[in-house]
Amino acid sequence: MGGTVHLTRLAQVVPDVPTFAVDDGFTYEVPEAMADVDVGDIVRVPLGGRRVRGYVTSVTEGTPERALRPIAARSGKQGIFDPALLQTLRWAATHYVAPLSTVLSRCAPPNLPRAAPRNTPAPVPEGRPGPLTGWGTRQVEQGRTRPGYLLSGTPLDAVMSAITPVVQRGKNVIVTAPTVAEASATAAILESTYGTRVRRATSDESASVRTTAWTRLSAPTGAIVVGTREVAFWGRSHLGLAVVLEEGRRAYKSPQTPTYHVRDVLRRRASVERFGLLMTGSVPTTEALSAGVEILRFDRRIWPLVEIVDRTAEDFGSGPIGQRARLAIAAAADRGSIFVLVPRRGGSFRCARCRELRRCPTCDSMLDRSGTCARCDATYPSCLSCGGRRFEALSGGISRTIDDLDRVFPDVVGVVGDRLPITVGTERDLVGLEPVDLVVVIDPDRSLLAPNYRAEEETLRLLARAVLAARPGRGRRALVQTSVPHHPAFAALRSGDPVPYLNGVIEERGRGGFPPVGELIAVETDAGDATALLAEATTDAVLLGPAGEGDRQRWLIQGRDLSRTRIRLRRAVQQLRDGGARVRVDADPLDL
DNA sequence: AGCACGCCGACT
DNA sequence: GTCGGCGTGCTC
Repeated sequence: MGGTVHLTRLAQVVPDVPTFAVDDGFTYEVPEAMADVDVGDIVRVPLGGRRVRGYVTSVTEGTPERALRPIAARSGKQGIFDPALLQTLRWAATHYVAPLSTVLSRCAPPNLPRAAPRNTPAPVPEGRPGPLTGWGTRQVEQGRTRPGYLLSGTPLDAVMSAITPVVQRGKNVIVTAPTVAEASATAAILESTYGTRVRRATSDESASVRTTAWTRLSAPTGAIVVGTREVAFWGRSHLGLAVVLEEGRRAYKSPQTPTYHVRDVLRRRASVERFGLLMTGSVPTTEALSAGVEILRFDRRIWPLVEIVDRTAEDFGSGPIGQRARLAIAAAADRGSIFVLVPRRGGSFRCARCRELRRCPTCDSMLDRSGTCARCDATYPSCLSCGGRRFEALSGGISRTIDDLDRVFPDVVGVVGDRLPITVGTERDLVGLEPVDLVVVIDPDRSLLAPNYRAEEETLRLLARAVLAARPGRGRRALVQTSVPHHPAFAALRSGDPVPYLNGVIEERGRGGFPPVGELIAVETDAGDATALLAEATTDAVLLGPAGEGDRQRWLIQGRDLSRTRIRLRRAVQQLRDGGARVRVDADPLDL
């Protein structure tokens, strides 16, 4: 004030260029006319002779030691993150080994943010209390406890009972679904209860509609935004609840940098920003379970009864559809609809002479048609038990299965969408499938015994989804054929409760040092030789690889705690990229 | 010596 | 991401 010391407003700005080199941002002077610039604002700043978008990460007052360039302009009517959200964004940049700017840009709506809404929508109808009314009230009144996990097949009624107390108190809600189709279907159901409070943010909506949805979240108006994984970074400051529908689905992991997982971003945010987190699903991921969740369940069984058919007890040569399944289909075919689930990536084989399954003697994985093990890279052309050289496929693809069924049930078999009584499809056909009277799973064994550390839990999840595709009520049925009926996953499937089984899986993972007990990072690059650089970055961890995939090479970093490695990896990755290489870092990869 | 090209790293 | 500086190497 005295006139001798001149304080200037200074803003730290991270330019929106996707490189680690600008992670710390640069200091710019805030012009007098822009005195209200704040953390989270989108600005335009001079950088290297041009103007680029930038994000304000802090604002201070001080006396700069040298002349600073001024911020050129402010963009949009409000900021896109606040200090609490920024804390999670910095965590994500480190955890996913991504430039901070690419993480910050996830918070922005597709168009520039508009001014926050001032009007509050019509009051929420009271509605009758549901199973999660108390839970939801606790989240919004006491500010969050542990994340809740609603163990259930089709849980929207219960989810709404958690949403209602939150929006009644003016707090906002984000609801994420794995796919656009499921988000749209969810939005339609929510709209029938909550009307215009519900906003769609899926990619099939225009940028303007999505920006409106984003803007709705920027004031405490009790808005509900439904979308896919990109909304995980939305809604700074006024969230009361985030909902992750079907938490176990792989679509929640971003394939691009940052390779974030919706569950992990929201878990972190919920704890820092103090809002409720509700996940749903019939088979939780081991990651969610081991992170500590409050299990919310209202039925002893999560999915209906399943008949497990032991294929080894059925006659040889019966083809992909065994006698038991054929009888069940025949019984259901004249009065109802049937869905037959075939493996997406190949089925299992058995010896035509002794009926022994073709499995790798080293790792127990299923061998492919030619007898090759995908993990061990070894080939066993003849049966390991009797030396036989003829083998029977226990499943075929969609067309082969349709042909097989058509011989027994002429003119009623087709693919999903054919409006025929019997339809055949893979995992991808389960999204949006009309409920059916009978579900038959042909051959889940190769998937169950696949050489991937997540194979068991993902197969159980898929089986549960398939079983839940059967229409509720009388006659609701599911039948699963398997050659390994004593596998514990089938005991879990029979019991209708995945939790004790999954706790066993978590213990098993710990013995191998795999997630969720240990941590994994995959690095893919076309650089000539990255081994030395990666080895230098890998501390307190094991570097495995490289495994060649064409001109790409892939490394795996495995360790109990990779936090130090993540920080060192940033420099290594930057060096590789500076050298002209393409580098993809996948933190917590789902596939090895 | 003078000019073209490509790589590297700085950018407030 | 983009630009410019600098080093290499080619040509006059």
